[in-house]
Amino acid sequence: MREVADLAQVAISSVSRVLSGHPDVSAPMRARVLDAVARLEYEPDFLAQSLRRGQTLSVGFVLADISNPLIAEIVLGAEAVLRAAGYSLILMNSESRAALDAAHIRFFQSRRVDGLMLSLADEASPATLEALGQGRQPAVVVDRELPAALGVSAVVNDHGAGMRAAVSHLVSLGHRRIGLIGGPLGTLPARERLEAMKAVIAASDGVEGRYLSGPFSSEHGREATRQLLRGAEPPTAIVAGGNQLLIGALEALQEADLEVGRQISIVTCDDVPLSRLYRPPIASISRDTVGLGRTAAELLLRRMGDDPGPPERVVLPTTFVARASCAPPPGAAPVEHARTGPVEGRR
Amino acid sequence: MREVADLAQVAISSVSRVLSGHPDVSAPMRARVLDAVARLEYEPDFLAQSLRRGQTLSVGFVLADISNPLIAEIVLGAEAVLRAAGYSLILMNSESRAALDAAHIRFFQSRRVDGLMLSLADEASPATLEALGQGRQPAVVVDRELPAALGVSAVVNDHGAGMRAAVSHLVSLGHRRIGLIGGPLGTLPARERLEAMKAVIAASDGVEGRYLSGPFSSEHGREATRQLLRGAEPPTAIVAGGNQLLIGALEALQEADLEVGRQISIVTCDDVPLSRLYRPPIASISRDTVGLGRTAAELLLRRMGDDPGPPERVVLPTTFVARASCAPPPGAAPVEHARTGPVEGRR
DNA sequence: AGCCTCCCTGCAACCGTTACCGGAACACGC
DNA sequence: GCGTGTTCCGGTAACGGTTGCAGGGAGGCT
Repeated sequence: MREVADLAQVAISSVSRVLSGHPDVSAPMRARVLDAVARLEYEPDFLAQSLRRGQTLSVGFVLADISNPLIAEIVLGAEAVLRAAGYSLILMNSESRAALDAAHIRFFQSRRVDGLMLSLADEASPATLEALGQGRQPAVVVDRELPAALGVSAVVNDHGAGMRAAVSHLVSLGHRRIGLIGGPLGTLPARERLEAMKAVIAASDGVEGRYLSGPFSSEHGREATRQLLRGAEPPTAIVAGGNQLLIGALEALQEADLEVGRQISIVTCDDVPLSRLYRPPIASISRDTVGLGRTAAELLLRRMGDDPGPPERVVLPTTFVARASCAPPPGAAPVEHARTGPVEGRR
Repeated sequence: MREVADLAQVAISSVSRVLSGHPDVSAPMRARVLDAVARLEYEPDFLAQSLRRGQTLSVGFVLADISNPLIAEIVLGAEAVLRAAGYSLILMNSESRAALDAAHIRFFQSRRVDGLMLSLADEASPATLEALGQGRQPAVVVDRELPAALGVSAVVNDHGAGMRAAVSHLVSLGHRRIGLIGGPLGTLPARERLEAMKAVIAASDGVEGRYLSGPFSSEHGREATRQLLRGAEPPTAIVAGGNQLLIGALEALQEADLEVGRQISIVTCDDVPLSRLYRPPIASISRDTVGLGRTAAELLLRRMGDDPGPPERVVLPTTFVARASCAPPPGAAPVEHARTGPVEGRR
């Protein structure tokens, strides 16, 4: 910067004023400075700027699992909104490990990001909660729930609604034994889905539910499916509570040589290419993930602004899309009224 | 920090010495300082440390497309190696837009990351090349190729080998018209695959190739497939050069009601859950993506160390996995010797 | 012509740390 | 008693910028 000032024959402070758009700058000086900047290919050091200004114009996003295609869409939505507001989005992956959640949060805090977006591996981890409690930055959780005392905004989906529709659909097709392969109970979606399924089943006479919670991994999906199939009276329909779980479940079903949509019905949470393209296509509880990311970014922007309002909580809808992976159980009489709408992919 | 010094009755510089493990520190002073630190819950400001030390202990990774599951595995491998060496990995997504590549590189540079990992959208973008030329940080490209003058290390896969094996397999099955839905020619894998396929086809009598390059998007996959199918003599086998392209290709095939593995054969580059789980399973040219990320991180570490050697270039293998999506074309006599190994998923 | 006002400029302090230099205190050998 | 190391600590100057404030020149008004 001093070199620029020397070349342009002005004071260092004038260079700063030109570059940061200060009003008290004459046109000829601006021209001289900009010329020198261009000539020396000078670029200001963001680190030093941030240190001085106490602002980094960046937002940190802690992702539980970067390999989840849904997260990618959330990031896309958030990034678009933040970029439009002049912020950069920085990602860190915690591999579904709560310890890394906390470490990454601390990392971002000491790097002075202006805001945090969180898709946590575990909502109840003490290390995570403490890190959040210490930080001064506004934060927003995506599809998670934190104690209100932390003052964190939240965007969540109404997973209960989608799950109720899905299970009702299965029940009305005639299924009497339904299995749920759920995610970790330290995450809101897994809890809501479990509760919603239990509620529908409790309200349906003669229907029995089997619940296996575990990590959002294909291994858990595979093992849980094997376990469900191993019993004397295996379920005739399975709900996979996430797309990694679906992968494992399909592996186990193929291994057991069960024909989806005939011998066994399956529903997945979160629509991905695999569920749409599978033969038969897999019914799913879907949601607008890009919108989820967008909304999260908007909530965060509102809290990072000059006049930060109170933390907000926004609930976005989920919808159940019936597809040919759901059919009446083997041996059941066809139940025509079960179709609540057009069913994709049936031949 | 001054508060800590005041409380502990020592000089600020002594606090710094205690916290950064400097040897010139007596036991009683260390104790007093650490006590004060704990009492005030003081945490050093990484920003200021970085500014002063000229080192951030972080590595920036510019991703062309975060929604690609392969990238997720590359990140996983790289992150593990870097974390073990004390570095943090920061991600930025460029949505396959070259302009964002360059912007993100500049962002990381001004944030003074100690190293850069790049999975670029376009190798030839002038803005990107210029940004890289200006920066002083060591960099490594993943599965891309840059002018040697930039002094950037590289890890690449031998895409040609996998493609040659795949096309040879198709030819020996009896296919005489083969289509390639390729990625952007501004990326090394797309170029190598295209060249390898052309080479095999040129060496095979009576075999004709059709090549459609475009972005790594499902839209291009779908449109290109439709275009291939529209002709008077459509190809009997299609190679999709990437997993987003595969998604689009499958959509188009389903739309055209073509049965994969009977009416049309298909091969994909880059094995993903969809290709393994699809019915029939889809033959693929696969590679060790976690190892790719790991190797990239190791190359970068070597260049970030105290004694940085010259830029290196490492080539990792690819393998072709035949699966039931590849079969002799309709009407061809079965060619038994075509099977080069066990074929997965054939019923 | 004198005075006020308006702009622009440059000095210096500051953001939170660390590196370097010098000095105090003490031990040791002669 | 004195020179010579050691060990440990304090002060100060950076790192690369931003910004409040005072000062000075030019122009407008009476």
